[in-house]
Amino acid sequence: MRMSKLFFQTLREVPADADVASHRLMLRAGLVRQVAAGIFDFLPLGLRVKHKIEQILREEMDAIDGQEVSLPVVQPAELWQRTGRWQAIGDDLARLKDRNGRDMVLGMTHEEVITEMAGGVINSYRQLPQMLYQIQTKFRDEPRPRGGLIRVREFTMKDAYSFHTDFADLDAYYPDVYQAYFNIFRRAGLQVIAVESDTGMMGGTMAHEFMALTPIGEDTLLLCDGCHYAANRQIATFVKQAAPAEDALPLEEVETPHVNTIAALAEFLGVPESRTAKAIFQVAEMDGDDGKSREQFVFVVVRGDMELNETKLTNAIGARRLRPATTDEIKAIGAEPGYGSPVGIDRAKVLLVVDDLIPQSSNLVAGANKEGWHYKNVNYGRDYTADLVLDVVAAAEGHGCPVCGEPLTAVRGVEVGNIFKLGTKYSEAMDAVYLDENGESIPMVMGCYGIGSGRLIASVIETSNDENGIIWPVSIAPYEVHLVSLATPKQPEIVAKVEEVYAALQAAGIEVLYDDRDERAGVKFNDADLLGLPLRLTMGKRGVENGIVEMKNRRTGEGSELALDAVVSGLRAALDAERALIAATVVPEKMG
RNA sequence: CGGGGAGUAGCGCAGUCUGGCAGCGCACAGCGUUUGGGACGCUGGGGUCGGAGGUUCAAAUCCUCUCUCCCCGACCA
Repeated sequence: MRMSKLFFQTLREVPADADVASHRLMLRAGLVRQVAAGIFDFLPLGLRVKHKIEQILREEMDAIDGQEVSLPVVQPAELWQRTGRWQAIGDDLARLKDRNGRDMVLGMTHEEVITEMAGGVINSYRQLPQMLYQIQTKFRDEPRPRGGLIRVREFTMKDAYSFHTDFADLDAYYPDVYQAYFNIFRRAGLQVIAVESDTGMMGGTMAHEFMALTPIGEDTLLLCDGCHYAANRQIATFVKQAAPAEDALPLEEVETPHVNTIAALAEFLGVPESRTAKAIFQVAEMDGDDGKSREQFVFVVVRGDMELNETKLTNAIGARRLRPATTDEIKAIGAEPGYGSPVGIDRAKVLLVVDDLIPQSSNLVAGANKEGWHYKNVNYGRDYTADLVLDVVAAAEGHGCPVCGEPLTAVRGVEVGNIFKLGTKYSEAMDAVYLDENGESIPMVMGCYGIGSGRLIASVIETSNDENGIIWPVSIAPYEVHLVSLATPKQPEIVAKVEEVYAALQAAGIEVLYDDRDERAGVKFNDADLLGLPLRLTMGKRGVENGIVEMKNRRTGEGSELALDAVVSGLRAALDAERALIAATVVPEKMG
């Protein structure tokens, strides 16, 4: 491709709206443009990268017996009503009406429509298992898109769905997908780790997320160096250190004026935060009897030095979602913000959930539900009992690994892929059944597997760039080679030589971006660094007269010289070396 | 949804407080000189100052309403 004809523009100055590196670089390099919050154009260079990633996705999905299909973006609401997600999902699901007033949705994921399709096509156990995938537009009306292509509203996703006769077959297949995902990210030049994750609204029994580690990541991960335990903070567990048991002392009211935080309380009374109990007030949206939702006040007690993990709480009580309670709501159940405790509240109005560390902790300091007062020596069992006692607190850096006990490390990551064992949630709802050997009707067992291609691109750039621009892995670079001509219009014989090389590279099947623009050398070199193609060839009067083409590796910065009559072979060798490097990053990953 | 910030040419910004011809740099076009790491000179094109309403002789500037975008949080299949 000749840059003089390319539809693109590089920007010297950074658009003010972008403060994430990948976003800035994608805008500056002319890969994408933003149309609205979380909605982007892809320009030719950006689209080439996207296509290359999607080709990798296809190859790896095909390698595990996937078959590509295409499902609609606009879907009838009726499908979503059958699984209950029409009600269960909030404003993230974009809804519209067709001309007849029928409710429709923009597909944010495709479980409903593919399960309906699979149910229609698959009748017999002889047709199972099946792995179907598509590379399709999704629309999720996210409350806050951010970070360029990191979190967007409209995006392209490779979503795959497998259908099995039973759980054993899914369990046997799931590691294949797990491995395929590592292959995909390796081929795209992205280092990832897999962590256990929450199944969330998808339902299901097991899930993994594939995380690119970067400080701009939105998820917090807890990793153990000792044993390779790795989990999203949303579900991470840890070894809880119970305080030594003590004899229960008498409940005692103490005056604590203007002490309405745990830190202030601990300091005021001279006790460690671990000897206090923290009250958290939430309102949960729960499934009601009539298919409508109802609100439930949830009173949570955790030890003062712990944080509530809202995902764990949501899952524990089966809530659709949680929100913090308002001051009025807190007072209505007989509690006092800042001085809350489960002692003396109106138990009929609340669901009382207590972290499992609390019953093991004696003589805690807790609120007295009275402004300016706390109780000392609050003991679970004697002073109050809960509706639920279970793990609802968040793991944090330094906590003990639940597997081996070593301290956990917290890091940030971007979720670039996820895999779920869905089970029969959707097949039952959509009546996607098959007949087994005995002629019995059985719901198919499903798995689902997603990778967002745009977020993958952004993650690669995020982890592979320098102060001059992007550094593309050769596998997904928009072009393999940047041919920079320094010949001026007054040097027609040099121009002719460059054109010859350009033609030879094209004839050799090498993807070459040819900077034939009438620009100064500095402009061309800077644009080449910004665009970040793996190899740069420079041809100018100086080299050509000596029969030399200069080659520079974008990744290493190393320069070398190729003989003018052996450019193609020299370049091929260099490209092969880059490809070999990516292949060599294979880290055999075992699921578990 | 809560908190903070910002909308003036394709991009980066000044001008707004204190109302008085809509500016600067980059980019773009023409001509000339240049030509191996973001050249120089001259000339030129490009604006509903986010939108609507109001105040005023006069509004980018003051007032009211509104839309959009960014960041933090909440949320996130």
